[in-house]
Amino acid sequence: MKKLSPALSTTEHYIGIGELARESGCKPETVRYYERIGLLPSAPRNEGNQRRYTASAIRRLTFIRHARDFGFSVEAVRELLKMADYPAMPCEEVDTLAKHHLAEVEARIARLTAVRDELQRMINQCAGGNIGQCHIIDVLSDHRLCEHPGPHGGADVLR
Amino acid sequence: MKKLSPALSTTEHYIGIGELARESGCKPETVRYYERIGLLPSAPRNEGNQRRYTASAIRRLTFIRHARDFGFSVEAVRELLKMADYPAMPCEEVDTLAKHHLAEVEARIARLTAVRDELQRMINQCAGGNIGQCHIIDVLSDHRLCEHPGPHGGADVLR
DNA sequence: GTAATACCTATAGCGACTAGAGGTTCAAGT
DNA sequence: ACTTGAACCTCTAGTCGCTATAGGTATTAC
Repeated sequence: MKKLSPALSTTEHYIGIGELARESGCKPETVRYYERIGLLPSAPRNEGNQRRYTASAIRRLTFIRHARDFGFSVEAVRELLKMADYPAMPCEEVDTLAKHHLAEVEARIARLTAVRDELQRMINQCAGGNIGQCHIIDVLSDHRLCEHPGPHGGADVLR
Repeated sequence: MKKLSPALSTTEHYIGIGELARESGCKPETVRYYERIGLLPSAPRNEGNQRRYTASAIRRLTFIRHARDFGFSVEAVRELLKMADYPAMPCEEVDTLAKHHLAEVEARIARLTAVRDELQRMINQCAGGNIGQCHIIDVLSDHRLCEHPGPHGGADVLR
């Protein structure tokens, strides 16, 4: 029988950080990072100072990963976690947060779509000669050759 | 008449970093940053150690900003600049680079669209009671409530 | 001459991790 | 009981593309 530090009960089933990571679809480094920034509570340790987790940690981390997968920022996830902890509160704020995020996603799709169209246009018009005649380089050199007048999406349209 | 250091000709028209930035749609800090990482050549200085630029710098910086606006990475822009410097070379590589970028933009649009649909679905199904009954929290808690089986787009779907 | 503005360098910070160094603990096999 | 190898620990630095300070110097307008 494994010896447990006083904080750990002998009846519950504990797993290590590796298994937690596997269960919830991320890496051990990320789990430690989430603990460091306070998204996850600091885990109890065994006698050898290793983190031990229960099913509730799996649930919390899965929630975090899923919300991140939806593109919610870490700060938004922090809010969502707080809200999820109070099931009796009205879900208005959750709704607002989700709608705000949806609007951001839609705006990004719009910008990316404009960029895509312009890219397609300039690729299609490249006849395939040398760089001096290349329409792609032309368009990049001169914004007036673009369909749309304003900036295309800001430099941060990707990444 | 302004005194010029030996490297600066007296016949050409020079501008400072602020005007260059304004002309090309970015900030002086960004210009210095581009010089530091080698996207822009190190500019000649006047007697007071301030950078002086000519029209060619405006063109180069405008190219950079425009390509960045299209979402090309700094490394891709570096390649594009190299290519633009050799107008006699075939434009095949330019084409490849642009097509590769287009594919990335399209992939990102696809991921964002999937995220958007799922967000809309979960927002529509929220009846507006308390958090305990909130469909948004439910979906985030349990991936099985999603239409699509895989991850939605990775955590980096935005930003 | 003076005051406001523009410029200089160097360094640190953002978000959300990821990777590495250098060490400790655990679990399995002999 | 011993050894090996995997998993774990902390701490620090790196990624990308800027942006923002701090603390100084130069230029320009009045």
